[in-house]
Amino acid sequence: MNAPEYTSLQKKKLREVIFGLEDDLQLARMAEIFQCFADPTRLKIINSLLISELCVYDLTVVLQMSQPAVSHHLKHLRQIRLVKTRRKGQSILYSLDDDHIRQLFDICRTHLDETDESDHSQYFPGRQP
Amino acid sequence: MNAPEYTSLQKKKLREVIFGLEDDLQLARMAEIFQCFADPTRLKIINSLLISELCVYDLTVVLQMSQPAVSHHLKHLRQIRLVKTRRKGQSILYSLDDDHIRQLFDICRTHLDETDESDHSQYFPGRQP
DNA sequence: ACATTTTATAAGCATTTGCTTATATGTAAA
DNA sequence: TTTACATATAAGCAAATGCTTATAAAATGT
Repeated sequence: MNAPEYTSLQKKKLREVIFGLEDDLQLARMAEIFQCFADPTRLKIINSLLISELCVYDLTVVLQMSQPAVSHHLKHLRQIRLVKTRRKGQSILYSLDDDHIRQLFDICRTHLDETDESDHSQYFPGRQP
Repeated sequence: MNAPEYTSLQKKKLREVIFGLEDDLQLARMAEIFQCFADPTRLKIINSLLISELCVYDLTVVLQMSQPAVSHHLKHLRQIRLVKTRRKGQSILYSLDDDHIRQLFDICRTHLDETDESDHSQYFPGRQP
């Protein structure tokens, strides 16, 4: 009849977890940053800019996609301030703002490489394991 | 009348960029990992599991959300293999699989902290600067 | 065996996302 | 100024996302 109860030890653990959490605003802002990395096209843009400063048209060539699509993704990255821009003639050159982006990219790649190494039943995107 | 042309130097730069890119499958898999971090609720789950191993019901308490919602997010994290599970009685305990997750989380938080430091016109999620 | 607890899954839905086409803005060259 | 080029923005749409309610499955207790 009664609701399930926690022991005092379990309650303590939960209190510690709740206390240790980042606040919701910080988590929302972090999620926004990760969202920039969470789309294959945007990730390819980031990957490209990790290699070289590029203008919008360069990116359309590299990514083989339409200019408005590229611009939209760049706008997204601009709003989260992951990229900075400078004008050069008629073009606008995009580059990455700081080294954390490279670190995030590298750690993720390393993670995949290492898990592939130890676990050969690797899954593929969009499919069930 | 002619299409805009690249100089050979510019062509070289683009070839280098294209050559330096991760392949599309790798980028898609990386994007899937980042997608796990790209939702505030999932990020809060990750944040919680960084602090302690927890069962599903614990997470419903910590997150203040419904059990199916939590289970759905956990399924997502399981499919990408960011979490591992073990049974303990009726409960299933979730924990994080390796240290890269902590690194990604920490770097992102550091990035936000440092950009806030140097740039006081901080934006807020879901709003225009 | 039956009821309880815990977790997983399914179906439905409103919202968001990422692209498209069309158009506007801004810069440089003729 | 007029023309061309480079980028940004707007409107619209199909697909994906994250939640809800309802139900199933698995383990434990009576």
